[in-house]
Amino acid sequence: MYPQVLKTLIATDCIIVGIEEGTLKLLVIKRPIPPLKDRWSLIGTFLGIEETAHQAAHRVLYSATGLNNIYLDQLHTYTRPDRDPGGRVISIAHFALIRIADYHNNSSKQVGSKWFALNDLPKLIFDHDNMVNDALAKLRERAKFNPIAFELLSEYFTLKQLQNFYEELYQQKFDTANFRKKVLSYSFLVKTNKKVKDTSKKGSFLYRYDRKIYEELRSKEFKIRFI
Amino acid sequence: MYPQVLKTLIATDCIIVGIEEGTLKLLVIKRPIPPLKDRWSLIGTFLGIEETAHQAAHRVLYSATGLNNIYLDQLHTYTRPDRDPGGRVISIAHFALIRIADYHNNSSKQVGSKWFALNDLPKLIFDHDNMVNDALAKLRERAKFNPIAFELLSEYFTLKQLQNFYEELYQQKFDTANFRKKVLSYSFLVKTNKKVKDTSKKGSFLYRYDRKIYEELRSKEFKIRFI
DNA sequence: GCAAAAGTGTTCAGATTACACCCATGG
DNA sequence: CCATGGGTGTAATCTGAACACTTTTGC
Repeated sequence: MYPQVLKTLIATDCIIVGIEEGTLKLLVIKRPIPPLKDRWSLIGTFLGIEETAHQAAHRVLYSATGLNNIYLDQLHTYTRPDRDPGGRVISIAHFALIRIADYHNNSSKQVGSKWFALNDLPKLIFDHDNMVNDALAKLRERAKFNPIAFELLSEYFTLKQLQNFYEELYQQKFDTANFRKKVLSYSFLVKTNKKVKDTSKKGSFLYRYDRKIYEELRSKEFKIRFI
Repeated sequence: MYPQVLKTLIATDCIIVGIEEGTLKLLVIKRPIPPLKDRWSLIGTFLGIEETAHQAAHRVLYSATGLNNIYLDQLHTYTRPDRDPGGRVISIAHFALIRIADYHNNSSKQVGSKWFALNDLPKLIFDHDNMVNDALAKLRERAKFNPIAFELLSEYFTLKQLQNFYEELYQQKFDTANFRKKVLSYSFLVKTNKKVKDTSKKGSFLYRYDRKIYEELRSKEFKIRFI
């Protein structure tokens, strides 16, 4: 139907973020195909014929981690003609948030992939370093107003772990008293009667995030800020 | 280099927004090519061989409006396999902010294009209605923290015009006293000694936006909210 | 002088900040 | 019994919303 103008390959690359022991980490892979085979790379794939970019990203996430139902959002599309020395390929980058514990518990994950702390990342191929920076910037924006912390933390977490996530993401300390008051002022953090004692003698209570309560609040047009 | 997987056409479509007489408007065009020739459509083009999406969007904006140096930002990439009945085409949507007065003053604009008020838009082809909705949502988000109002208003404007922009974008009224206090609390709105008398007998002072001052403020990590 | 838009001041409630303080417990 | 991290209370300050008010000018 259309005149024969440029046709290109479409890729999707995923910036996969998780938090472990208070440190933000990124899942990358030793690139399995040329060019630049065996160099560190984001995990990606080419778009299939009957597939949206979102579906392709979910497909590659499943093959990399064995997990479904992952938080996934389109980030930006990278189109520089020389970005991939293997040919003209544009890449629709997505970012994904993962509970690393779930990842470790899952057997069907891909070999050759590895979690790196953000401040210890190897050089990535192509423009993947840019993608990571853009993803982190977007994550910082989004985390101020959206409950994405709970996509990374495990189901039950302490308030200190929650605070650690924000401190790690924004690279700054927050006052504990004020932080607790703020997040507890909303009702969607539900205190359980379980205590965990791995960081103190007193032990600290576990909380869980109640999505229903959050969404009800949100629908009432409340301004909900996390930080 | 890569195996022969799917190659597709890449398009870019522009959501071109302006404000005129207190009303937000969108620039659309009677589609010049089949399929759906002569139906209302966003203005777009196919990506050239040695071109980024950003460059292609600027190219199509120039041909549509005769203007360069337009505020342009990537919005989202639309990839549904059936989105274009003419073939598999993915579209990298951008949104652009225009001073409509500049547009009218310019002779080299494309014929067949037309400004519609947002609440009077005709049905657009393909998924272009979705694109418009997504663009407006993003604009609303962005306008809270970024000085994009000044990309739409002319160089000199009254505070009432500025307020009108926000009232139009968010479809709600703001208290004039509080609005003025807020925007004037930052120093980047510079009062001139010119008055304009087309809406009142008293007349109202014109202000201009000083980008340098804004950027200096911003670099000092101030939290700058517009609304 | 008066209507009408431009522009200012005052008040009060709620949020934010800084910081001092209490609590529980394993060693 | 005390060091340590968990958890709470409070006063000072800042911000935002509401609304009453003054100013200027053409008719």
